[in-house]
Amino acid sequence: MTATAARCPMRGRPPDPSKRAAIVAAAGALFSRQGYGISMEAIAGEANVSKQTIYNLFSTKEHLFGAVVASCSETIIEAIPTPAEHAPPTEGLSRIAHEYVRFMTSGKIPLVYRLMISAPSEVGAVLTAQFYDNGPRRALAQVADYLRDQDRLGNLKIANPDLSAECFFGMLNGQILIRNMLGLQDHWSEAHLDEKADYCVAMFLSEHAQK
Amino acid sequence: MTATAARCPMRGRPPDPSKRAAIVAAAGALFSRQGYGISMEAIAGEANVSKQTIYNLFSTKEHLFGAVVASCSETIIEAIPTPAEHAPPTEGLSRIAHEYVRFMTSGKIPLVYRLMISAPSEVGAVLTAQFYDNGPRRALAQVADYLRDQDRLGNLKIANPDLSAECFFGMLNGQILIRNMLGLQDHWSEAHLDEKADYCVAMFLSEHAQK
DNA sequence: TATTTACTGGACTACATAGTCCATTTTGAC
DNA sequence: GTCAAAATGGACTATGTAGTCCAGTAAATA
Repeated sequence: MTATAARCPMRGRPPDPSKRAAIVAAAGALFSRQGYGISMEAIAGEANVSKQTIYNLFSTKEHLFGAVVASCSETIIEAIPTPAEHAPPTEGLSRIAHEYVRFMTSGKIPLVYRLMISAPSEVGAVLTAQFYDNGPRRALAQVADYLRDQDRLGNLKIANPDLSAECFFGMLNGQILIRNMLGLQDHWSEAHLDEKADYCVAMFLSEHAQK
Repeated sequence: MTATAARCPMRGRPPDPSKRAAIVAAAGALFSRQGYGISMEAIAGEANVSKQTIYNLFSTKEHLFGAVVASCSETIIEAIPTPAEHAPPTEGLSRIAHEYVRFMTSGKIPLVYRLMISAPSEVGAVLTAQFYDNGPRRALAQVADYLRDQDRLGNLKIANPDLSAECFFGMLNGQILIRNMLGLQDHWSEAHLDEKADYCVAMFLSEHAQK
C-alpha cells in the first residue's frame, strides 16, 4: 500500500532531492578513491551537506554504501554495448569492441570496480554479487546471445558462445582493468585503443569466420 | 656497512625467524580477506604472537603492509610462466596458457590482487606500482619477448608483440580475475580450464600462424 | 650461574569515527 | 502570517584501534 506519497496535505518543507543525489555522488567518489574507511564527516563535507542530513536519508554507513552500489550498477547497465542485432559480425563486433575499450578507460568505470572492492567483506559480500549479476554478467550474456544468433545465421561458427564472449571481452580488457583497479592511472591514446579493438576483432574473426 | 649481523658476541636469546614469517603470513591472509582495516590485535592473534612482537619487527602498520606486499611480489615472480624458448609456438603457448589459468585460479593469486587493492591510496600508491612492475608487467614482457623471437624465427607472424601478449593474457583471464577480486569465489573445473586454454591458443594461432 | 636479548600479556594513552541529540534556521504549503 | 517538516551545525557518547609501557618469563651465550 506504499502510501507514502499519499499523505495528502503535504505540509512542511519538502525534501530537496538534490541533497540525496549529492550525497550518493560524493560517497561514490570518496569510497572509490579513499576506500570504505572514509569518514561520514568527509562525505558530508564533500556533498556540502550536514552529517545529520545523511543520517536522515540513510540510517547507517552500510545503507549509504548500498545506495552507492545500486547507482553504480545502473551506470554499468546503461553503458552495456548493445550489438545491433542484424548487423554483420564484422561491423557488430567492431562496434562493441570500440565502445567497450572507451568505456573501460573512461575513468568512471574503473572507479566503480574499485568501489566494489573497497568494501570490507562483511559489508560487500551480497552487494558485490548483485553488482556482478546486474552489470558485467548481463553484458556478457548479451554478447553471447549475439554470437549465438550469428552462428545460427551462418555468419560465424561459434561452438561455445559463452566462452567466446568471455574471452572476447577478456582480450579487450587486456591490462586496462587491472591497472585501473590498482590505481595506476595511465593515458591510453585513441590510436592505441582503436588498434587494440581492431586487433581483437581481427583475431576473433580469424578463428570464427565462416569460410 | 650493514654491520647488523656483525655484532660478534651474539649474546642473549636469538630472534625466532618463524615469528616474522608467521606475522607476514597472517597479515597477508587477513589484509586480503578483511581489508586494510583489520586490527593489529587480530593479526597478532592469527599469528599466535604478541602485539609487541609485531612492533618489535615492524615499526608501524604501514611497514608491515609493505613487507606483505614485498613477499607477494616474490610469489608472483616465482609463478611467472616461463616459455620454453626453443619450443614450437603451439607447444610453448599451450604450456603458458594451461599454467596461467591454473595459476590464476589457484586461490593464492587473487588474494594477492585483493591485497593490493585493499590498501587505502595514501598507503598503497607507491607499493602497487612496484608490485605491478615486478609482477604482472614482467610476466607480460617475458611473453612478448617470446613472441618476438617466434616472429624472427618465422614461426609466427606478430606485428605488435606487446599488444599480442597483453591480449593473450587478457583472454586467458576472461572473467576469472575480476570475479576473484570481487570476492565471488567459484570453482572452475579442470575441464573448463583446459577448454579455455585450448580455445585461446587456437584463436591466437589462427590469427598469427605463419601459413 | 649470570647476563643479555626475545617474547608474552595485559594495562594504558591518544585519537578518530559512527551515530545521537538538540536548538536554531530555512523553506515551502496552507 | 502560520505551521510543519527539512536542513544545519555543533556538542556529545560510545567504541574501537594504533601504538606504548612494563613487569615477568623463556632461551641462548659466556
